[in-house]
Amino acid sequence: MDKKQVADILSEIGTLLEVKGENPFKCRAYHAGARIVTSLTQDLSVLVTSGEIRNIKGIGDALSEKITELVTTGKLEYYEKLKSSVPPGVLQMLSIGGIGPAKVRVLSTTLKIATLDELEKACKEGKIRSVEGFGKKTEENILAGLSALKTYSARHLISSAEPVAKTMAAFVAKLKGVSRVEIAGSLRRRAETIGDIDILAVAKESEAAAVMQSFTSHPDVERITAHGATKSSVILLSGISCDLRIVNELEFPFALNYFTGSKEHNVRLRSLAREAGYSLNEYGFSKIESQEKRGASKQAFRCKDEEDIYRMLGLAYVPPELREDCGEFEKAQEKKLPQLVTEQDIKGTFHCHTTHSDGAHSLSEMANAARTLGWQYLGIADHSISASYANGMTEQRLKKQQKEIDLLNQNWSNFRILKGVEVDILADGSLDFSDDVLAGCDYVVASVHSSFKMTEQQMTERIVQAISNRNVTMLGHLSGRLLLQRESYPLNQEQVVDAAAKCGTIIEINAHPTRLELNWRMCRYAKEKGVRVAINPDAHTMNGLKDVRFGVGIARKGWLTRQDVLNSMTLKEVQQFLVRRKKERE
DNA sequence: GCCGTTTTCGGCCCGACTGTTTTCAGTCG
Repeated sequence: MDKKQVADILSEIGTLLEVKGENPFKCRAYHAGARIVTSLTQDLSVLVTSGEIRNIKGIGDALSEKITELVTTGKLEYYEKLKSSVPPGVLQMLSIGGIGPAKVRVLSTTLKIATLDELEKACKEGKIRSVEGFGKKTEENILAGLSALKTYSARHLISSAEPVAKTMAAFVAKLKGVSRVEIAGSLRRRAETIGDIDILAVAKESEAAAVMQSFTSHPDVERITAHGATKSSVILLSGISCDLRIVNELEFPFALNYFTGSKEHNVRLRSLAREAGYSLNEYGFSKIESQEKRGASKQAFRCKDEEDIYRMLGLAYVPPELREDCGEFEKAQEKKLPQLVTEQDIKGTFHCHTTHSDGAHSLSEMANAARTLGWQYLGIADHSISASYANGMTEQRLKKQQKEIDLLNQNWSNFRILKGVEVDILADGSLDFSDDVLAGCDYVVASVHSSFKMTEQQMTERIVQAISNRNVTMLGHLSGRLLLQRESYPLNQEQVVDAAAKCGTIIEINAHPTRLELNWRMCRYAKEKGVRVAINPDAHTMNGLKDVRFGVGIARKGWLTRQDVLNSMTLKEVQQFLVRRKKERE
């Protein structure tokens, strides 16, 4: 059992104990244990075998025993017992916004509600409001939450779907007779959330049946929903559905294009083909008058890759991220698609947390990870004092951190840690650190972390007020909320971008996949207004640094080029830029 | 359940907000 699996179980134990009304500090100890296990840099099984696990801060006798049992036997009796005492539906209720462990406990004990369906029924019958501590409003909120849950539960964050997809694709690639495998669909388009995983493979016809058989009997498959000669669908243990389609070599480019989508892009592409006298489907081009059916031999002409398909229609190759029918066809016709920012263009980042606030890794660990990624700089922006839940720093602690950064920076000639901070934008638009302290930073990220339920106008004014502060360099993530299940806070994005243009503020694309606040439309508006963008992972861990790639995907949807993105500047350029910007505003 | 220059018990992060009830518990970040 690996770290992630162990951490997931510890965390679930914490949640189960919460629902059962256990001592909150005991619950927290399990959740903390899960975080600690996740952020371990050493091999968990080695720590267990040597007994070192017990010496890690936050892991005491009880947790080390449970971790040991999990790692050595793959099971935990305590967990199994605990889990069987709480119906699964009761845990699901926790995903409804505004419903926490205490409310769930009351509902399951007084009204004996054990499933989401029963909960919905009880709400509709007005039974919830009769329970002490509950009222009409709570009932309405639960119903709204249930409806949001239904909308979003069918979709998965790219961060959780991608590793699953890669595992399955790698498995298929190794099967006999398979010569080529690609992940298609919204995953290839790097959408923030995906509905299902689409895997496309080229296989010998004689081996296709065996490939399908192996695919549907993979150990991660929970249920088979379709099993055919060219297409099979399964539901994986992770709850994500996964399709495998097999085509031949000649069909592959067409199938890849078709299954990558988006639907809107495909419709437009097919209509362009039609104008040219061809019908386009997942198997190839065919002459309209003949209306040939499927079959490689019926292809009007061959295309060796997707580029050929676009070329046939007089278009430049459109990268998957841009396939939304949002202007890419016009640009592709004029051969004026922008040179988009790529992962390789990233020279560093600006919004990372460390153990100085709520990060999981130390300054030097983060810096080393950034160096391994080949970056020239790493911007550290730990939380300020108001973010007390995130161990926000006092002004004194920030100064101490800056001294530590100075010391570390002596180690390198071709790499720099930049001194930033993430200050809170308070409800009145003021910042929670003094101007003196902020002026001492290389740059300042300002973010909203509280009072989310303002009106759109109030929230917009609050943020505009904050970015007018001459010390603010960058506007941090524009929502502290999860992408799934929750609404972003109300905001007039155009007004904020307009204000940023006036103040010279950089807009952060928060690349952490659960906090995708700036959608690509806003990216695009920022570009129109000449507002510079920074792609930031909001990374709390070394692994999180890699999340910058999600931001790259979103940036590409916003048609951003290297020139628009702060992270693509070299260290020297960034330093000059930050100094120049400070002078301009003083 | 974990921790300890306040060390074997007592404290563990906290402020804002909401919905409830009318002073507070629960939720969230």
